[in-house]
Amino acid sequence: MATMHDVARLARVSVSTVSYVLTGTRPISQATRDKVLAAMAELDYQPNAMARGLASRRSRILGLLMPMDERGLGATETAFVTGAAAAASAAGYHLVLSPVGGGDLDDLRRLASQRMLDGVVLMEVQLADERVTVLQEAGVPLVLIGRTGDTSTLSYVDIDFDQTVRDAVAHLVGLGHRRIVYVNHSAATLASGYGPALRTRDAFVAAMTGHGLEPVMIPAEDSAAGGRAALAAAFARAPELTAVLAMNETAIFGILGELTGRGLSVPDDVSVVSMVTSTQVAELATPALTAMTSPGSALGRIAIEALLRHLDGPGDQRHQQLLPCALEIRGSTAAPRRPTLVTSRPSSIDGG
Amino acid sequence: MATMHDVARLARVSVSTVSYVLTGTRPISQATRDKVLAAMAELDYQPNAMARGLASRRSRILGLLMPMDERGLGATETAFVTGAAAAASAAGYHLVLSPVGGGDLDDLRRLASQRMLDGVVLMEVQLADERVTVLQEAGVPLVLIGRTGDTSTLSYVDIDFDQTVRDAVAHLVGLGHRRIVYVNHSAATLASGYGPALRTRDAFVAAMTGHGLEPVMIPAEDSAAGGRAALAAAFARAPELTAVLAMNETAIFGILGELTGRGLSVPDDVSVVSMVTSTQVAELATPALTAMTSPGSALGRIAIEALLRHLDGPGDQRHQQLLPCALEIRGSTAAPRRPTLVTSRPSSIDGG
DNA sequence: CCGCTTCGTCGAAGCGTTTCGACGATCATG
DNA sequence: CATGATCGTCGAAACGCTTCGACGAAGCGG
Repeated sequence: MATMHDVARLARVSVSTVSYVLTGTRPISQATRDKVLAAMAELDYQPNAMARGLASRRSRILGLLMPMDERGLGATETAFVTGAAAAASAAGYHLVLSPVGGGDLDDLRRLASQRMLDGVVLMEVQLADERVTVLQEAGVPLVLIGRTGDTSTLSYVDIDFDQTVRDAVAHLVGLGHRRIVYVNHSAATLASGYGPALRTRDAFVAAMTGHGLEPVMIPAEDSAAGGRAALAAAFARAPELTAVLAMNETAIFGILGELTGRGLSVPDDVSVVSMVTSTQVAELATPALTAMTSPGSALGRIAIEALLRHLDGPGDQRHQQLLPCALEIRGSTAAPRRPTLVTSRPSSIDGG
Repeated sequence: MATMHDVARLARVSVSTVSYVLTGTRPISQATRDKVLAAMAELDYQPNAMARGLASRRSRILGLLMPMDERGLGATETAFVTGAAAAASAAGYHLVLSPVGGGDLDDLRRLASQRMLDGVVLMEVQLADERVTVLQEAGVPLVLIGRTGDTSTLSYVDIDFDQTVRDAVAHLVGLGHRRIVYVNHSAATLASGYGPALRTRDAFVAAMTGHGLEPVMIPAEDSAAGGRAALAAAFARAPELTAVLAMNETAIFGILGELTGRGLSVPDDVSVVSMVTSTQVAELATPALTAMTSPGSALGRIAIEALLRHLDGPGDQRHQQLLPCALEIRGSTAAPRRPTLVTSRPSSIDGG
């Protein structure tokens, strides 16, 4: 493995000159630069990442911290990761994914204090997230995907849940639906302060109320069985429902199964819209799902770009940005068979 | 950020003594050790990863190289990653996931030559995989998940496809099925030398032949539409089929949809077994799928442990191991409604 | 033609560890 | 009691790079 010394000797220049050629920190004449580059090529020189990191106090490694729980990465998260990796690579940085779970806060502290990461992007942020505190205390530049409760001081990129829900509801209302049920994540997830679940809940209430409609909401466990149970509960609460809006990507397959089981057809009897979903998953179902497609790879790219700006620029800038999901209409939504003409008279249904 | 010097000064010992306490390379008296540990605790000392890496020529970072294509990580891959991360963490190593695609071979070469990774685990290996060559040339210790065509010189962990297919077929045959169709990955995937597709194909032929049955095989694109098309093709080729064995986790939802669309019930009219699947995905379907569950997290753990042995021990050892998937019986398999009693008379169906 | 920048290059001092050789002190051995 | 081992510790030399100060050469205005 050739070192900078070898390159310098072969090119008959000093080590520092080789370094300047590599980093561009100081001007180097074209003639010298050519000699050095030729020597590098001849020796197949690759700078040693550790030495470079030690001397420059910059590892050129960015961390993407994602809790890897049982349910795996969906296509959405994957798009996010690839978008981030591409952006990092374009800037000459490596992106490493660290599967730090919720439990290993000490692990995280250690990782952060070891000066191995120039900065991190934190995924799946909770409204109150200790990981954020740990990283801030360690002085690691930080960009969030998602938001904590208090967003004032941090940089983040997130999905514009408010806009997304509004668009989804508008699509259904535009088709003539009036009795729309929102299937969210589980009650436990809501209670744990999972931002997307809470924000979509509020957005759904706002959107429905804005149309003069009653917001009916049902929580569902993250499983097909949970989806089936949720649909049963939905019919119990709102027997006349004609449309389901589902946030829970896992439960949605149970919802579809249960609809079929009840002899109801999608979209003729009930329309279904899937929220924050990838194209791939939407097309797995039969019929393919009308869905709000999440801007996965754009989110990843933007997060990394913001992080890089943190590293270079002066400290105090923040980047806060929301991106909506795009409505992609497929086969699971249509006008209701018997449009409810009642628009504003509240029924016995109560919001939940 | 406290350094080793600070710790040494506070504990009134030399830096090297601090280092020996940390690494255990040389014996240190209990009294000195206590002084040093106290000083570390007081200063909240964390060793600098870069400096340590430079001096010891060991980064204590292992790479998990996974091509991240459009279709995302399934629960299987995720289990794999978490198993690997846990094993690495237990040994005091960091595990970084590098989403190196197929295209960026130069990227890989750079990554390997930068001496940032002590060793790597390579996922999604093709029968002929250039990445293996690149890594070997760079002299990076290597363990594969999956196998190349020539396995003689490498360490690997892989699923025992032969055993898995045999078990799946035995389950169906035991229920009384005779006309079993195998839905594999796409023809293009087969042609590209994707090991699991090729190995399961051969194993299916062997298993069916062993039972005196005709092996019927259909390729399917990795999509729900691909699954539907494959099922149509299967019925065209084998009208009397009573069971489907599917390797293609994405296509299987299309298969189920198409069966329902044809008015056939699962498992009464047709039994379905999903190969190399996670419990989570198997339970998404209605009815829940009888599946061969992949030993994801065990694979990850074993791969990392083998890699660590490579790093410590003398170079020449190999670790080659196959793990079968476990049969988990759920609602998608049952005895055929009209068991075919013909056992060995070849029909017009041709394998392939 | 002189002093002043600016340009291009060099040497050397780090960066924070590990690791090697050395060296008292302690201890069993003959 | 002299003689090696063994144990515990130290100082210093790497590890391969970046970066700072310095300095000769070249270019410029006056």
